[in-house]
Amino acid sequence: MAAPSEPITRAKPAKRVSIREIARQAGVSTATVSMVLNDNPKITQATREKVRKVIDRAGYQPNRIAQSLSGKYTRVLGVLLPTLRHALADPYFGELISGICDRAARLGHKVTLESAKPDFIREKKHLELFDRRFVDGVLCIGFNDRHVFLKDFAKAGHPMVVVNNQFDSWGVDQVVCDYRSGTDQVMTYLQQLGHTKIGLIHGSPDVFTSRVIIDVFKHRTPELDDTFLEDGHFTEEHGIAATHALLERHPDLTAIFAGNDKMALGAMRALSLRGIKVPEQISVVGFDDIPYSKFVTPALTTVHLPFYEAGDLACERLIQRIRGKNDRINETLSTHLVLRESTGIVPRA
Amino acid sequence: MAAPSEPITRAKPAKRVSIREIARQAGVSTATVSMVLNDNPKITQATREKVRKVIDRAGYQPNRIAQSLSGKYTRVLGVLLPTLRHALADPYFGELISGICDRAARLGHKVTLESAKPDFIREKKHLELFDRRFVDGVLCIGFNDRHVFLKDFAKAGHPMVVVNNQFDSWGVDQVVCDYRSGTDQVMTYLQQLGHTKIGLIHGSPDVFTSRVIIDVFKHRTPELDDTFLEDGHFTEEHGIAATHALLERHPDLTAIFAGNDKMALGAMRALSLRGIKVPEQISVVGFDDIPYSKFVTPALTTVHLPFYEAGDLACERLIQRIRGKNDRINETLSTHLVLRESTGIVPRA
DNA sequence: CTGAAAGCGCTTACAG
DNA sequence: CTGAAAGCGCTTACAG
Repeated sequence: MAAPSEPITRAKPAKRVSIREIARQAGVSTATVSMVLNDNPKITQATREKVRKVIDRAGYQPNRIAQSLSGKYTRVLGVLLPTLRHALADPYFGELISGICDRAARLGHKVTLESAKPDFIREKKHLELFDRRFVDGVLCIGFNDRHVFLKDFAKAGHPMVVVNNQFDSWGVDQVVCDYRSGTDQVMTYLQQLGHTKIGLIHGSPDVFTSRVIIDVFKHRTPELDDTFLEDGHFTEEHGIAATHALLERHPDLTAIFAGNDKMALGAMRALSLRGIKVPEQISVVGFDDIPYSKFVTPALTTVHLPFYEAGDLACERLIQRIRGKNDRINETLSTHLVLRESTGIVPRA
Repeated sequence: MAAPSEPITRAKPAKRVSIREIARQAGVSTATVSMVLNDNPKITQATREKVRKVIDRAGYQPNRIAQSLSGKYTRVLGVLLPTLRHALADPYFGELISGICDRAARLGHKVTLESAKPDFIREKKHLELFDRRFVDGVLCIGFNDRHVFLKDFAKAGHPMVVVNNQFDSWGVDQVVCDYRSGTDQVMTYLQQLGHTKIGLIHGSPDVFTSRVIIDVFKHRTPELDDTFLEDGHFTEEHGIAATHALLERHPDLTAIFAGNDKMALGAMRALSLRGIKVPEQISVVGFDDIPYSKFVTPALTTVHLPFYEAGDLACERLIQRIRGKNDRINETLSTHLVLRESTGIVPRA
């Protein structure tokens, strides 16, 4: 009457073998084993093989806590986010973090997640990350100019790179997507379609990239005043509200450009509630190219940002910096427009 | 001619003070400092204060690498995910991980992210996590019955809890949302509205929770055969395809129930492409209550799953288990229906 | 209640 | 090219 599938018996974790035991079995010193482990070229091929054999047989794995204590590195990278909850629920951050983690894994590093809430900063936990040797370096995502604590890392000489945001005057290491070019492409496209009355729903101007979008937009539409702009705070909710506000002021709008896809989705929602057809009556353009943007009706025209690649590159550069490279990191990744269904030629009056 | 904003000068990281230095300054032994640090009750109030003062003045922070090497714990938890990229771009995982990270931080633990790709498993990296002392325990998210490697942790005696999936026959520790009750609520509601021709777009049946939904659905609609079911593989794309397939077979369908919101969103997209009105002609119900579901038009009726709470609870329980608690972890969190706009009374024929 | 000593498991000069 | 020894910065029995 055996149960159809045996529950697993929980064993006591086995005692791990140490480097000393390997040294003993191989008849060498622990120094030699250590050097074999670290591919130190001083070791002869012969002893290298002899020691490897013992290591493999014993299934020995070096304790990385001990390695970190003796050595210089923890081989752990921190990812700092403002609020974890919304950040992680967001495809934008998801791509960024995936890029970081994949690259880190390939370069033999672990990644730890940290949410930099106000009290985290107040208690200087961001510096504790280094002082207590939790990490060798950090990547910062989703912060803005008001987050002055970001300067602390450089001041203290700790490797840190900002991903997909800019703090040019701070002289901080950064990897960003080209928001300027992306915005330029959108404006060119909308103007080619004949649109002149265009509303902009931008993200919070605390964020440098939002300011870039606003800046380019204004340059490309000198005839439009600030009543054509509205803050959508990066969210669907505010995207909806912003759309209503814009349309109250300018019922003759023929296009809405949003600083991210979530706000664009909010705009489409608002337009649909108002019985306005997209793109027949109003065109909508987003920014980011999150997965959902393909699945809404009409599918959203937007700018593709290489978030995964940005995370990947930032991580690679950070590790180089940890290893002693000293040039300032300041990379820009190119972006491109993705045409879908939410945009069309301007309707005739 | 000073620059408007000085770029930061990158300092050399300062030399950290050690416990020995604190001991010297306080005129006690390192053992005493250590005991003060760990709130050991053996220490007198007087010496405790004396030592604390020196610690504060020096801004001393214990090196946690050294602490881990001497002590029993690393105070690091691993979060294991199948594929990072899609997982993190998904609100479902985002909530789960936020719940885990927040709780971990409150209990003084760090969280490291690990993507369990096929070669990760093949190279036994999941056990290396423990063998090399990267973590004290792991939380597993998004796996299914084919991921037999999950048994390895329990076999080796390593603390592991599965979050929001079930492996009942494996006897593994788990924290899950109540899919059974959620599905039951959906079926009751749809049947109250008069629907009898209901199509089910379920997630992959490898996943236990998908099987629960299928099981309840069949029990509640004994008159419907398997042609009313279609696999939507948890994605929007397949949700679209599944909807078309279902409607080809049953043009008289009046309701579609999807095993997650993404597939439900796909269904709405497909219906819209076919010119079918939701909910006037067909009602749509999702599962998960991801943020987007409120912002589509019509807003999606769905089942709310407490993902954040599941992550939080799983993390708390895992830490208890690490600390020596030995009871099997098997918790279920309740779910509830959220009525929005995508459902309505059955249309008369 | 506190101190001296050993030990955690590695790496890294330094001899030879 | 390899070994003996010191050291990384803590914690934990063990004396006293």
